[in-house]
Amino acid sequence: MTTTALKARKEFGKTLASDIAHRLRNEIVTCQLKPNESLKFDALRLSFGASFTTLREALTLLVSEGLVVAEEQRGYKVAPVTLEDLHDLTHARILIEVDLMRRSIEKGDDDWEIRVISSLHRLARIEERAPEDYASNTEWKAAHRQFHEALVSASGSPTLLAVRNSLFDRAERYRNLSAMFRPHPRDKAGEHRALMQAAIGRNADQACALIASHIQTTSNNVAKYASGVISAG
Amino acid sequence: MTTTALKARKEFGKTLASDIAHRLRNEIVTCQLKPNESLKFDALRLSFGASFTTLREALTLLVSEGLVVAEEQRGYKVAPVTLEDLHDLTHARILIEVDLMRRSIEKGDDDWEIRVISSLHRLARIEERAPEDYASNTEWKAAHRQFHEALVSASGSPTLLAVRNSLFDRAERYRNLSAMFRPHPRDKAGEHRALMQAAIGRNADQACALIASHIQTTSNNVAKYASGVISAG
DNA sequence: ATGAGACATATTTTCGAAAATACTTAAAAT
DNA sequence: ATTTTAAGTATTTTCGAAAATATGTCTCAT
Repeated sequence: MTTTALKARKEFGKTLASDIAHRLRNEIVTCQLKPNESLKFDALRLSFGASFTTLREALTLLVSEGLVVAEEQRGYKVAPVTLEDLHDLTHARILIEVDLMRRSIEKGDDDWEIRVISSLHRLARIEERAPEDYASNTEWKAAHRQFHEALVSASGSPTLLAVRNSLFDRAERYRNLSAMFRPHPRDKAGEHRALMQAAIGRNADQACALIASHIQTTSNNVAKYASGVISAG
Repeated sequence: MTTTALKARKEFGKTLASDIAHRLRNEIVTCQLKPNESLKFDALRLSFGASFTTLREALTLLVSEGLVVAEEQRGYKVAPVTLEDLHDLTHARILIEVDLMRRSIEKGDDDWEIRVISSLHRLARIEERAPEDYASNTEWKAAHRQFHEALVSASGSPTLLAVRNSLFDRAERYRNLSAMFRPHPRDKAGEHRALMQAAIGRNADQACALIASHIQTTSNNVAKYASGVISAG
């Protein structure tokens, strides 16, 4: 089907609504849509080429993920970015990620080990190719996400995994914000390798300590470098 | 505004969609809408008196809460009920509730203590009035929910609290299922009082152990009494 | 000058029909 | 007899207009 340029086209999900949600999520996370920016239907309709109804469904979904807030009868806006929210988010992420990590290490099979190793390998390759400023690289971000996802992928806990993924998205927005103001990128390569080795070596305690500290450190850096653009709680 | 009987009317939320979501959630949790039952738009439109679009928004919301599953292009159905899901849910609930409980005890102020004590008092009164079979009592369920909500209400963690509430709803469906097949109701009154005393006494370790065991025991009972109606994982 | 009330405007929320997609039944060919 | 194809039916998904609600502006009385 050869649709016109104006008409919306599905790329990712199967339904248009889920596709719009995906694109909106990306624009919010990368801060193309700024925190607190109000999401007017007319404007969105223009840039996404979908109808009121379809946009509404996508927005409803993003509200439940915490990336959009709805003031009933007064429309939607991009969720604010605050120090309070960052702390809340960081705490929740550490609690859940540590639990998933421990159980993934307990239950992980050969396939899990392969997923962890290969995703780290890909990440390292991208870092080699673009040693400078890889944190703003879209390819690196996808690989980074996949590595962390691989680590917890054997936990066998769909509920917590779904929550984890949602929180990861919310955190990515803060990471991007931090990257915009950080003088030079932090070197996470060492941390990632240590994480992989502890996981594959089935050293659960160490892996959990590492992931907790990894998340906490990232959060601290965000607070440090992006505090200027984060509105007060 | 005096609308006709056929027309949908707002009762709870401000928008019709959130109201429909609320009513649908209730029907699913109480098993008036049975697990795996497919949710056809025409039928729903008839019983709720809302349009396709509004129902769709409500369903999208419930999908993100795990009470409804969407098979894209093939419609929505009530989320299945399985032993696997129950275990997954129980694990997640214990992890999160214990964390919230500990921090609530740390941070709780006078108002928090009052909320805990008064909500337990109300719960006890309802149990006195209707000693038999109170678990199927709507009033008791609301009070029960409020007591548990009060316990963790001082944690100061909006993210985890939102997840907790969603998981509580999912668990309520299993509790109701269990109550339908249980020979005689379990006496939770003692557990609830002990929980209150540990919390108010700022005995965090004991309160956490109690809440974990409370959730786990309930889950075990569900598995015991409702296993007949729970489809295999 | 200031505040209240009413009109006008902007925006969201809801609706039911039209388009798109999947499922079912039946007929035909191998 | 079994599989394939095709047409028809059922259901979901998308659309843009109409209704409902909030916001902003202007007038008028105090």
